Amino acid sequence: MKIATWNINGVKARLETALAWFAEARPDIACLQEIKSVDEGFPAGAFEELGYHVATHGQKGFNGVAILSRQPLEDIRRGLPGDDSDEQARYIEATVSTATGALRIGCLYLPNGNPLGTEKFPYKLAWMDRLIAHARSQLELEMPVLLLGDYNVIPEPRDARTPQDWLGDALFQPESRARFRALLNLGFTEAVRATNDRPDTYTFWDYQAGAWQRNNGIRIDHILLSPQAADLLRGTGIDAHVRGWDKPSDHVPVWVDLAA
DNA sequence: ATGCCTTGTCGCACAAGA
Repeated sequence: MKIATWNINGVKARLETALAWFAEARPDIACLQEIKSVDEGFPAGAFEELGYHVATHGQKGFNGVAILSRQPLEDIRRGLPGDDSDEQARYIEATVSTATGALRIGCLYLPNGNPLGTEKFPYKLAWMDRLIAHARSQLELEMPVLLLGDYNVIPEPRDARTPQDWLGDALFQPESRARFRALLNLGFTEAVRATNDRPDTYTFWDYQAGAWQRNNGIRIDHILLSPQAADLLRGTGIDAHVRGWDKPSDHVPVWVDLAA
């Protein structure tokens, strides 16, 4: 089955584009980030007409995440554990049952962290520490667990067309990259790099300065698989062509094909 | 060196993104 992640940068502004991609890609499960909508404002009906169940965790104006699934969503958790005072809507998790067993799906929108020198960067690092702790607890389920989303981390220099331009950016700081590695070191497999060693593999191109036309991209949208999920890995894809559509998000869909 | 776009907001400019 096909499980995707996509930062759509506003579900209402992107609805036509999103529906076109759903019709083309037909994912079994899709994790959306930056819906920029409260729960009541999410156009669930448009996706339900395509056969999806919808669970959202939104807030007004910014952030917001959603999981869409052809199979029902069970045991829905909203918010990342570890800080009850955190009011930013950046995490939602649910279980999806398949013919071969259940999958636990975590959909995340990791804080950007810019600019350095403000409270935003330590918030990002603290959020990553909470994600590491939660990921560790999810491994104890000993079931296929997927953590998909916009990680806002460039893992390695080869994940940017011009890595030197990102040296002063929160996405490429040693502290951000170390925490991403710590996640992997828990035992998660990064699905795209496990299946794709090609250069110029990106998931985001800035709206500004002709970044798409010049292929000045970065790879910041990732899919992490628990050992039980990695054992089901058949392949991955990045629907980069969607960046060339009218009214595109600055991110493109990334997906994994599991034998589930 | 900065902004270059884009979205959403109790708009008529600004914050936030990456």
